[in-house]
Amino acid sequence: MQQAAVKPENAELVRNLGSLVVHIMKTCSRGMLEAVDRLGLSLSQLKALQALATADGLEMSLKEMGDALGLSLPAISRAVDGLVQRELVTRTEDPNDRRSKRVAATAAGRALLDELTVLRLADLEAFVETLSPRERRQLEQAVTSIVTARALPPLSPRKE
Amino acid sequence: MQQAAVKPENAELVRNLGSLVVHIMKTCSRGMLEAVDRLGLSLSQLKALQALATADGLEMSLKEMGDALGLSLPAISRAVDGLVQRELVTRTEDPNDRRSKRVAATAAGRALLDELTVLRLADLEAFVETLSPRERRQLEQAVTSIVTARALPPLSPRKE
DNA sequence: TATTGTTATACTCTATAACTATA
DNA sequence: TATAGTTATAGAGTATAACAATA
Repeated sequence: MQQAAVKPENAELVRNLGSLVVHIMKTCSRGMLEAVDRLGLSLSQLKALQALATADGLEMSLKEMGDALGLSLPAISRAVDGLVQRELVTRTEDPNDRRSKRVAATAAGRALLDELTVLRLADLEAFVETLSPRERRQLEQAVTSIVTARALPPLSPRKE
Repeated sequence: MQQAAVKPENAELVRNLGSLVVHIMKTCSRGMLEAVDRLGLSLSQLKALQALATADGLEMSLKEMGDALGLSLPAISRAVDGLVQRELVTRTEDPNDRRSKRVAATAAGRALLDELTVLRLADLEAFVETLSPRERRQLEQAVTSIVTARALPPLSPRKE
């Protein structure tokens, strides 16, 4: 394994950013993950739904989904089976290439994603509430400029 | 599922913080996770090692480990089996309560954790490098004060 | 009796291999 | 022939149940 060459002037930021991200990861996913568990969905099924939500035209082929999630075709095929059964997605033959299937989230699927996003935002809000006004201000400055400059995908329900 | 009551003045921070954390989670765990995979360790085994590293006296009972990781006793017992085989941890009878076993990381186990931490820091460094000097400055201000004020566990190899 | 840990067993999720249909 | 998807099968990793040892 290779030694990293962390520039000394970045070392403290890197260390503290890592510490904070680890903390937030542990703290702020519970609500969503518990909900997914209660619904009897697997993590792969959650990721599949999320992939569809950000896909061009809100639909993908099974192949594309498998590649995006790092899953084999059989694995993604089974995962989507479950989503189809729950009517969270539809799976239809691609008229342009009848070997291929197009998978798209249903209204119910999109609504579920929104609910899960709301749960995650609620956990994040609880963390943000623990910050002092000064910490909030500083963090908002830093985070907002970084996220907007890079056009990182927003963490928010689609509309409503 | 319940609607979250995100205070409007926090909404933007919450959304952008979530977006950034998701981005960093995806981006900055690859090196470490690939290494764990190459080593043939499961995620539970990684978490078990990490739990030991931050444990009081650097050792825990199997029961404590299972509780900490949300795993059943059989599951954590099996996970530790593998770590013992690889000589990353030792498992010894607790002389005070002979029902119980004390699990402790070996020097090799601690060294492995340090290497994995270095990989994660390297990925974080790569992200930090993409920031402008101004963004770095702002982020360092915010993150450092938050992490130190809460004494969040540092993300750094034990020594060296 | 209660608790810690292990062994036996079943279930879920995954991948590889074999197969079907289409290109 | 090559590719998209499904079905068959085997291997991890998990939990529950049954068990052994100790408290």
